[in-house]
Amino acid sequence: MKNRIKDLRKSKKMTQEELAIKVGVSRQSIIAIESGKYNPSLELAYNISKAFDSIIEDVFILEERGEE
Amino acid sequence: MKNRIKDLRKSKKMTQEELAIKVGVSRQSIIAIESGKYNPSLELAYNISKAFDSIIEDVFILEERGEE
DNA sequence: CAATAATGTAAAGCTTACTTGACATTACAC
DNA sequence: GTGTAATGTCAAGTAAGCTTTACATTATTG
Repeated sequence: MKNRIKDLRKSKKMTQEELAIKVGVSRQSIIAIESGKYNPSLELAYNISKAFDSIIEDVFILEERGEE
Repeated sequence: MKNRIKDLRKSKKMTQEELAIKVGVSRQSIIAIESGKYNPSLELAYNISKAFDSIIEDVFILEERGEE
């Protein structure tokens, strides 16, 4: 899952560790999410977006699941 | 985590099973999320909100983590 | 260049989201 | 009242998010 975390983080001059502490997870989790390696929980996604004063849909690039 | 899924689902006359199939998870998962038993993944939260033609923030009631 | 901060990577373990299956209860149609 | 659809609950297992530790690489700063 793609996202704009890295850019947003840099534009706020925030390190991975600072963001991790701010949203209450480990730095590893930030790295994994930044690199699209996994699908964060809703709560974490929300906290991250709030760390950037944004809404989730603005930080994460989500694609709708096809209907069946 | 609180949410409006049950109400939205009823207003769309959708069963738990229909919603589960539509968003690609088991009915158990829908039950657990509806009852706030756990924190869904961002992707699932997104698919659920799209099933109701809404955005995440409109379906799930999220609370920001306190700063430290 | 040297020192230190920031980022990247990898592995092992824990926790919890999510599945599957089975059955019990409630609601609604016939 | 009987049959069937929808919901609720419980339990055991799998998958994946997340943690912790450790170290290597790439900035950045003096």
